[in-house]
Amino acid sequence: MQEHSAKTAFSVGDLARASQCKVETVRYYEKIGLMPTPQRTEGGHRIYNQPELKRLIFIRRSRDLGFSVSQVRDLLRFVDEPNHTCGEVKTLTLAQSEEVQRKIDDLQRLHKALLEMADRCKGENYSLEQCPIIDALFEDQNEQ
Amino acid sequence: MQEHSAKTAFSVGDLARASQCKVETVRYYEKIGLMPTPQRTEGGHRIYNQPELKRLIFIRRSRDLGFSVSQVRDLLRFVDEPNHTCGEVKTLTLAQSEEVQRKIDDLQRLHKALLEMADRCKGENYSLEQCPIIDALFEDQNEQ
DNA sequence: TATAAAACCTGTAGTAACTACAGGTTCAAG
DNA sequence: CTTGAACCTGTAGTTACTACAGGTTTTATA
Repeated sequence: MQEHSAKTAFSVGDLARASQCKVETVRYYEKIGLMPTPQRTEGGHRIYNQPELKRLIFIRRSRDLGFSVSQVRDLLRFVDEPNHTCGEVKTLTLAQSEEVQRKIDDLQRLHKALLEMADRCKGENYSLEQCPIIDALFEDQNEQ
Repeated sequence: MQEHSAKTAFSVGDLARASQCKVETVRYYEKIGLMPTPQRTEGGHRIYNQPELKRLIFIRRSRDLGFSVSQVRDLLRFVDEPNHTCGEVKTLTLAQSEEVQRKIDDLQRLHKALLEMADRCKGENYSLEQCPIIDALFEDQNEQ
């Protein structure tokens, strides 16, 4: 099968497993141009190598982090086009990082709100009439 | 609920304005059963009252907090059906907050990587194999 | 080596959660 | 009583997948 050295050829299924997504998703990314068109076996099956595996994992994690596909495309441009000038890369990277920071701030506010609400909850023995989460969400915006 | 002579009849546009969403979204929520089928004017326009306004605001806030429509459905079931406890709602909220925390952690790692990369950007070109962004997101995959 | 089953192929259609029309009707201000 | 904003239904588009259908290739096992 394979020798003792690290595996270097992967099927589309291998990539899907490693990146926790569906095989169809890998093909979809190829269709929309996030993943490169891979080599094929004689029979037409896709073959990938380590760089494509890394790339897919990067895409998946970026998506999980709330980047849209077009934002992932922008991030990948850093990788795909190394002929940017240094200042260009730096500017784009810093802009991206600001957006990331905004996201972190938003999520932290959200997290705080969720925990605060949960904390005010009395627990299993109390009826919904006294549930602060429901109350907080039902509160009229103008009465505050 | 309000003892003052508050407005009691609302149009779909009023609801949309009050809940910061589109008119189409209100109708959509009706179609998928999150909002009740409202009364109508002679001419067929939707009329709502205070409870429906509150319900819509509840739905929108829950969505903004990252609950999916089906999770909102669950929350509303707690409200619509008696015999549920505060603890059930708390459980749902805590699960939600954990997911948010996980996203925050990931974003902070990415943020660090982006800043690092910007910082190291002094003329080097990063190939796919040694890109710190790629690496930051590739690492820790199997470390739980 | 034969064969069964798993994995792959292309292509299309469905999903979630809206959002945007098109083409027509009703309501309310002046 | 007019006019234009707001409403109506219904369909189609959007994003980012996900699920088939119907067929071919690869691989594990007898």
